[in-house]
Amino acid sequence: MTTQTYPNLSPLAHNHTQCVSEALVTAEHLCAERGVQLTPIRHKVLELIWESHKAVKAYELLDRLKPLQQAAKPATIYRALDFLMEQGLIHRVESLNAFVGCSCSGLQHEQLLLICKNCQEVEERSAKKVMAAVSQEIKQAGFIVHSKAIEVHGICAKCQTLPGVNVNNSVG
Amino acid sequence: MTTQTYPNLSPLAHNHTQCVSEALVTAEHLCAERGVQLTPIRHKVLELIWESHKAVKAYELLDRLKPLQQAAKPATIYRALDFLMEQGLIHRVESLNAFVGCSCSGLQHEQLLLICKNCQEVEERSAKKVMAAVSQEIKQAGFIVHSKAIEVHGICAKCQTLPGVNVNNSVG
DNA sequence: TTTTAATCGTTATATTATAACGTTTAACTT
DNA sequence: AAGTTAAACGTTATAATATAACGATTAAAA
Repeated sequence: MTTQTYPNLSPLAHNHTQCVSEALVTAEHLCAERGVQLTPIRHKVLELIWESHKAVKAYELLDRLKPLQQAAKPATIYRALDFLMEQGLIHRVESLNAFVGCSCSGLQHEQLLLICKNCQEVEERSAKKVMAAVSQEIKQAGFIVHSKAIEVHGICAKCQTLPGVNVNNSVG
Repeated sequence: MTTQTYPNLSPLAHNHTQCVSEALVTAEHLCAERGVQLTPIRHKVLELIWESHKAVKAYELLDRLKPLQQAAKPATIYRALDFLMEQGLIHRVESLNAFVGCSCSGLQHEQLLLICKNCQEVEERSAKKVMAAVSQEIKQAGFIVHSKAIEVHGICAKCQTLPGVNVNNSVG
C-alpha cells in the first residue's frame, strides 16, 4: 500500500465546505485585526473564488457576482481583487491572468504554485528550499527583491491517473 | 576596489550592437538547423525585441514594426511572437504581459527572470540550484512539469546606485 | 508540376483591465 | 450628535491585450 503524500483538492476527496469556511473565517479575523473592511462585496468575491481550487478569471467572477450584486461592473471585481491581493487572501496567477484563494493567508506569501493544465486546480506549496535557492541566486545578482512568482504548469497527481490525459512534454 | 559581479545591460556599458548581432546570428543558425523559417517579419520582430534588454509589449512592437511593414496588424505580431517563443528565441514575461529576447537560445530554457521595476530590463539567470530545488519540490507533489516560470520583481544592481530610486518593500 | 502545408493579409471581435468622476457609506473629530 | 474626512462603491467610457476566421499568397513536398 502507498500513502497519498499530496493534497487531493477534489470536492469529493476533501471537506470543501470546511475548507472554504476556514478560509473565510481566517479572512474575517485578519481583516478585523488589521482594521480593514472585508465589505459584503469583498466577502462575496472571496467566497466565489473559494468555490473551487481552480484559478478563476475576473470576468467569470463578475458573471457569478452579478446575480448577487446587480450593480456589479468590471471595476467592482477588480477593486475587490486588488483588496484581497493586498491583504494576501488570494493569489494572482500571472501566467493565466486568473486568481486563486490563498491557502496560507496570514502566513508567508512567497509561494510555489502548481497549476494543472487538465483540471485547472492550483496547489500552493511554501517550498522553503526553493525560496532559499532563489534568494541566494538573487543575492549574487545584486538584485533587491520586491516580489517573487514561481508558477509551474503541468499535470497534477490526481489527473495523471485519469484516462486520456496528456502527460507528455514534461521537463525537469 | 570591488569587482562588478553582475551583468550591466546598459547600452553604454556593453557592446549592444554585438549583443544583438550574436542573438540574430544564433537565431538564424538555429532556425536553419531546425528547418523552420525565420521569415523577414519574424526576423524584424526579433530584431525589434533585441533593441533593448527591456521587456516589450506586443502593441509597442506593432507600432515599431508598422513603418517597416505597412500591413502589420495585431495578428502579425502575435504570430511572430508565437513562433519566436516556440523556437525558444524569446521569453514571455508572464507578470508583465511582455516579451524579452532570450539570451540563452539553443541552451536550456528553464530560467529565472529578474525584472527591474525601475529600468524594466530583464536579466536571465540559469539558476541550476533553484531549478533543482523546484524539481525536488514538484516530485514530492507528484506533479508532472510542462513548464516553469520564475519571475522576480525588484530593483537591479545598476538602478540601486541611482538617486531617487525606491528600493523599499524588499523581501527574502 | 501538381499538391500540400505554411505563412501572411485582413476584418472582426473577444478578453482583460483601468481611468475618471460623482455618490454613498463609514470613520474620525470636535 | 453634527460636521468633516476618507474609504468604498456606482457608473460610463475606453484602453490594452489577444484570438478567431477565412481567403490569398508563398514555400515545400510529392
